[in-house]
Amino acid sequence: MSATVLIIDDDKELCSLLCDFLLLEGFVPSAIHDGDEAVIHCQDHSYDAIILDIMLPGLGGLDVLRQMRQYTSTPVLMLTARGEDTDRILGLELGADDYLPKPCNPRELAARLRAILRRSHPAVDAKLKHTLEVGRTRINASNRNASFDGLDLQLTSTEFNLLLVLLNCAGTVVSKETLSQQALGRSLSAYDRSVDVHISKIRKKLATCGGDDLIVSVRGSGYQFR
Amino acid sequence: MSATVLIIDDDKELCSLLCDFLLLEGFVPSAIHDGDEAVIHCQDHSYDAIILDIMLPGLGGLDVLRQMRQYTSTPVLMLTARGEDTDRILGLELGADDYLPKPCNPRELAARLRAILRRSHPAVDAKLKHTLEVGRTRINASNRNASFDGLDLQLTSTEFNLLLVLLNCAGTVVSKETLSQQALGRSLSAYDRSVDVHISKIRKKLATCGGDDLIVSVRGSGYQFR
DNA sequence: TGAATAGGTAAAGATATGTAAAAACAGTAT
DNA sequence: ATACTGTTTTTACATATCTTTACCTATTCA
Repeated sequence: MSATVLIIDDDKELCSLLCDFLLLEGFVPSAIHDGDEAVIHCQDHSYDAIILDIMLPGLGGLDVLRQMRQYTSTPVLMLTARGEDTDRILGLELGADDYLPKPCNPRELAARLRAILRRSHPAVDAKLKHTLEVGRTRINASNRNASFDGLDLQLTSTEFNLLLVLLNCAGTVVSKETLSQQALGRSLSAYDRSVDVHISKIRKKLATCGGDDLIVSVRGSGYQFR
Repeated sequence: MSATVLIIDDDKELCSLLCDFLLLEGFVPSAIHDGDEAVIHCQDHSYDAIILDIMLPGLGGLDVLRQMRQYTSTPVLMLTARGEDTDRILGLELGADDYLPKPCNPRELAARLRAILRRSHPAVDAKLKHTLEVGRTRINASNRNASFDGLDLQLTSTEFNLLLVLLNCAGTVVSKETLSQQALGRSLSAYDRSVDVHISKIRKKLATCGGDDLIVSVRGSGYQFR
């Protein structure tokens, strides 16, 4: 098997050595020495795996990863400075598939590359179809549609977010603080009635579709779906 | 980018011919002529698809398939003797993705290979064709064409870039900042409405081809293709 | 009972998005 | 150079959405 691998590292000599070695190991390597260029390049070139140095001039390795994760799920192996646990954790959260402290044994690099390639194949079909149904209310997180009895509720963005949180916790009371955090993206401040107003709007829209009394308010605690 | 294919067949001459042909068709083929060897080999080598002859000396094709299905879900196309329905059914039950009577037309083999790749591994199939398809919207990165229901959308360059980013992230919200970075090549500044205007244009063009409400705006966050 | 507090909701104010049209820009032909 | 053409950006205003305000009712508690 010949898997294509892109190396993103500003150290040209290292890239050259690594390319030679990976070629011997059966990979098809190429290299880019600049972060911005790599991000652009990857938009219309596809690789089986990417080796990414965390220390890059200009756009850093983590930024490159973040941007690339916007449009591709190609497995990424990150090269970090030894012992930089923060970077490692951040990288893994941003979607890196493995990391390796630098300088590293090329043989180990090849082995880990093979490992993430093996893993990534089944990982591809991890495409979640996120649709949630509670009673006669249905909500689809991927197309951001909500309906009652099959009738589109025509919720606005924030209303949708709120209903999503409520449905995810259907049956339990959700605090206004949580609702504000999850749906509005900010924490609740004094005299902030936004959540209440939106809940009111959602209730009205549910009612016009025949869904009455689905959202219950629990005085002093928050709101509860059904 | 090409899809790797492993051929497992004891007929070396056939393998050689098939390899040549598949190479021309854009695949990266390799061959193994022995069942046991194939099972071991596949434990630490990954392929995008496998072509498996049901008639193998020693460990037969169905046994090879059974053993391989213990640790991989790589799509398998089986070559059977003409009319052996029993083998066909057994093969499909064991997890084969398609079957083809032998001797077979290599062109048909390539077509069926592409079909099972499309079915079982959309990402690999897209790599083969350099095209991305989401619902009825299709975009081709190499000739920079975008179409809906086969109708050319006649997008301008920037519109194409935007749609490409959105399709690559289909199902998730993409921030205007990202869209500006990826599609316009600059970071978003205050009061910059370019992205919005382009999105508006794309929506209009999609609508004239019958594609309504495909790009949804998420207030305060960005846009999402569904 | 009456004051204090929480929630309901209409309406006003603030902010974000939709989009037509003008202006700026780039490429090509005259 | 100048005019022409298609594209992108900016501008301006319309519309949609969200937040705040204000006033109302309901509940809690002294």
